[in-house]
Amino acid sequence: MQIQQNIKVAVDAVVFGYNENKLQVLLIQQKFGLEKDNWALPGGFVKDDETLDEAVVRELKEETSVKANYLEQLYTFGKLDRDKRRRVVSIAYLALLNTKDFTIRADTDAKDVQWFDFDKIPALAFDHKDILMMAYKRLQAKINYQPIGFELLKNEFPFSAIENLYQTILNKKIDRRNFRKKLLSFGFIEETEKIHKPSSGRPAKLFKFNQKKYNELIKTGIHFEIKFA
Amino acid sequence: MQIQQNIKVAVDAVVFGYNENKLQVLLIQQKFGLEKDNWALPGGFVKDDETLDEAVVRELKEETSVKANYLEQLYTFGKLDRDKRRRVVSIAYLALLNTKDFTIRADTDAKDVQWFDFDKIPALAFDHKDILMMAYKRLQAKINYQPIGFELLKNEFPFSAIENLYQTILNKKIDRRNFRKKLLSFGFIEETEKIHKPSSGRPAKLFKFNQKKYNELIKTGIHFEIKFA
DNA sequence: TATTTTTGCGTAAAATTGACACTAATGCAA
DNA sequence: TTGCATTAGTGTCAATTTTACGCAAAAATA
Repeated sequence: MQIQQNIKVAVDAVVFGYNENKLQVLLIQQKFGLEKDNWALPGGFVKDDETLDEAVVRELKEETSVKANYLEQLYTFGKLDRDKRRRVVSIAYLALLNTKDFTIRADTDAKDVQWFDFDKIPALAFDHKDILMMAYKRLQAKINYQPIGFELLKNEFPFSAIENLYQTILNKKIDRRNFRKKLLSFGFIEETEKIHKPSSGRPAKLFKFNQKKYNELIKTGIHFEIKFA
Repeated sequence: MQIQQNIKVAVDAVVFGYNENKLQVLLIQQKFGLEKDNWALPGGFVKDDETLDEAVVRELKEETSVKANYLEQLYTFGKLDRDKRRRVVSIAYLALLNTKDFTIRADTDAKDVQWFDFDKIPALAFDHKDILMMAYKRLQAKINYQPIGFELLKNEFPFSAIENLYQTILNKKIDRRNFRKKLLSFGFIEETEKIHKPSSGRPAKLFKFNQKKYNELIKTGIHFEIKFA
């Protein structure tokens, strides 16, 4: 049986980074083609012999040379005129990584790659603004009940870093004492020996997220909810 | 630019119903073809000129003659060998409806259509079992913070109905008094004048979910969380 | 050594959750 | 008609969780 269908399948990724208390997004700029000069989410067509997950990982590597710390499927966009040249259904992903871990570089297709502060995103190609906003909402919702915020930080971090991260992403003030108490009470964040010297003020212990501990806790059916007034 | 890609795009729907205190799933059976005699989720290929949402609605109508009360995109499945005949990427949907609202009927393709109790699902074609389980988990998770359970009930229902529904879906006992207190406290469920006579026992007031009220409450930023010990 | 900056900690009031048992209304059978 | 079985409807108190809030400690710098 032959199926008449002329739809192409693509993947796109909203890659969030975090740098100097700013949430950032990784974008690429087409130097040629129909969408020349337009910034867009990294992504591309899925190959016949790769899964969707593999496709995003590949595209991210090829286009931006980064490797996500965390990657989850977000939503599939399928409006008819998303792409004016042809019908494209795109599976969008949400990716998190620590900005400092990578030197981004434009790939051979002469694309430009750049981090943008989330509050200074330029006009985007296609329906990528919609995708971005959905990813942001998912991120906001998800850090409240899953410890994915750590994927945006270095392996070891002062407590104030995770605290600022939550405030930045949720865009609201959080009581430092209550936040710390609650987060530590879960038991998946551990103190290290190391200390961090801030540019001024009292030195801080470094903490790290213990993934194994977290997995164990999850298995026991414990349910986290990191919400703050 | 010509893209070399040979991937077909399909949609599949996990349709949940609720009948006599049982969660049910709507399945179809291919009478012919490679998957002959196998039960499967309703679904099919997306047409070039319809969106994904439109495709599911159409397929549901064509294959099972039902119209979902609630429909949300679930996840997109893209493993290489999901379908042995060709590469198919399938966008799965979660649908809810009140079983009694419809007389299901097999369509012209001579498919058989049937409701199955969720705990008596037969072997399913393709990776449909995975899809089903993911839908179930989503449903379980979602009724805790969004009032989608009502989509499975008749417009007006005795309180015990919603109570049983939660117990069935979450698969645990819930304290009747606390449940009622909390759910009513949200303010989006209203009493009607009508009463319902159970086969035995004291008659019950009928309640209804007030969607408008809910929307208003949501706008004011109120956040519900219907979790129970 | 005084000032600034950031870290680190405890307590009490308020709100929410969880546990728990009896009365009310109806149908049916004795 | 009475009593039995069945389901609906309701309130209180203890325990837990959440929220609000302020001050001392460690370092750098002036």
